[in-house]
Amino acid sequence: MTDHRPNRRERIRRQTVAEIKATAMAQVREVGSELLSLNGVGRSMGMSTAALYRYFGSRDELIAELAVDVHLELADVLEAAAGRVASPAGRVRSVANAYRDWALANPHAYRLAYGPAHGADRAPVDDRVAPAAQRSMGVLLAVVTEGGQPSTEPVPPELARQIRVWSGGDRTDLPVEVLRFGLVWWSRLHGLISLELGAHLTATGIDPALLYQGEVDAMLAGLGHRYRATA
Amino acid sequence: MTDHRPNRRERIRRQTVAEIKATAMAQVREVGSELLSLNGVGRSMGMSTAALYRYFGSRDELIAELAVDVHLELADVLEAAAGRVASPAGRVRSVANAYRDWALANPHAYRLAYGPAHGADRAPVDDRVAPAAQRSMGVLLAVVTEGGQPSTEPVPPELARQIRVWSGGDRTDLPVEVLRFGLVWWSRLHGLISLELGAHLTATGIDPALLYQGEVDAMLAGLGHRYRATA
DNA sequence: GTCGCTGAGTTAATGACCGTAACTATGTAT
DNA sequence: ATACATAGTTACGGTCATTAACTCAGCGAC
Repeated sequence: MTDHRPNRRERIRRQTVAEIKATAMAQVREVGSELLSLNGVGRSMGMSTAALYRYFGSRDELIAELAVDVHLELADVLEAAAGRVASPAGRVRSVANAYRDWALANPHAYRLAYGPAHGADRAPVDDRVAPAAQRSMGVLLAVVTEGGQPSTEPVPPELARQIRVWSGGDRTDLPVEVLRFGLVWWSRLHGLISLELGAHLTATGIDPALLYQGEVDAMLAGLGHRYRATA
Repeated sequence: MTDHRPNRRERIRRQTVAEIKATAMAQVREVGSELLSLNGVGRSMGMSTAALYRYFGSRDELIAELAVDVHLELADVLEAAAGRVASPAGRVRSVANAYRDWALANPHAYRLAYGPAHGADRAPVDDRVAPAAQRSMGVLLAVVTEGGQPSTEPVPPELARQIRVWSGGDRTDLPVEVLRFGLVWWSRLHGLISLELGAHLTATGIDPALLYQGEVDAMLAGLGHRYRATA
């Protein structure tokens, strides 16, 4: 009766890995990655702590894998937000709001993704995290770059060169001004969200949502006529 | 021979507190606050771990006090940077560069100050940290607001009200546009620094310093003629 | 000066954590 | 049926924060 396809072991293994990651992710969502406890994960799924080491080399390694998943999840959310709106300006707003909403709804996950780089040696980590991060950032860039000619300051030559190298190949059609605009846009959104999540604005009594809206408005104002017309 | 002024005990106590904070701060600068070990502090100064509890209620409480010191130190650095330059635009540049330079030289200290709010119950913490944080942010605001009339978008009424409440009393002379400009300026600088410290820009190969300079330039361009003239 | 208090320090113990080692049992291939 | 890899266990060593019980020095009051 038992399934004797040669990959039965592996099927169960994948399932176990998924369960570990799911319960670990649940703990991260509750208390944050730095308070994630392997003992807690094992206890929560009726498994000894030591057994987890059959599936992950260390606590940091597990956290790194969770970081990858978080980036991919965020990318999906942003893509969905982009798909819900037709006009370019509306898409920018939609993605920007989805970005902040998701961060507020999943603060610990956001910190896992964009907080300080985890783990002692991040060499093998970055190889997997960086592409995932690139994907979520790509959505932000896409909605900004899809039709705008930003009226921005000239890009200094060295920075222009680096941007061209970074976007090498697939985005050579876009001017460096647009790409830089997308980058700093992302950075500005992140700046406000980071302060809000760190509760560094609560003492001021100012609603971060209003500051955030202002930043989005400023970015749209800095973009070309296609955005201005449909804003 | 021993000094028998009635506060001898207290003198020694202050000295011990200072030594504990100094060694703890040194550890934080090395490994970050989340890896700060009370055992390590005690060991490093030839003291049992338990004795530290005569001076600090808990590890989190000690970290909170360090956070206060960090904010004050940063404020001093920024004030010194502001004092070194005469022109308004030069002051803005000087403070902005000092901000990033200090963050890069003391990444763990910066994270302690502007990272996620520490400690479980931060009620007694914020009472001491918030004013210190206000001071360092005040320097940033001062150099921006000292003479600029930013050509910015109109401030929505609710945000204007909150800003007025926040700056209540001492800054009523400044228009809300200027204050918001200072706030978002700080947020933008923090956004880039946070990403740089988190190593989230290394994968792109782009020099964060160039992006940072661009943001400073953009802010100066958005300020009034007094800055433009002397830029 | 002695009594009693406070405060600084100690050691010991509790309970949590990560990670490793030794071992058992189960599944799989030959 | 035998040999091997895999998944799991318990037991252990080490670190950590925190509390409790205890000792000793400093210091004011009598």
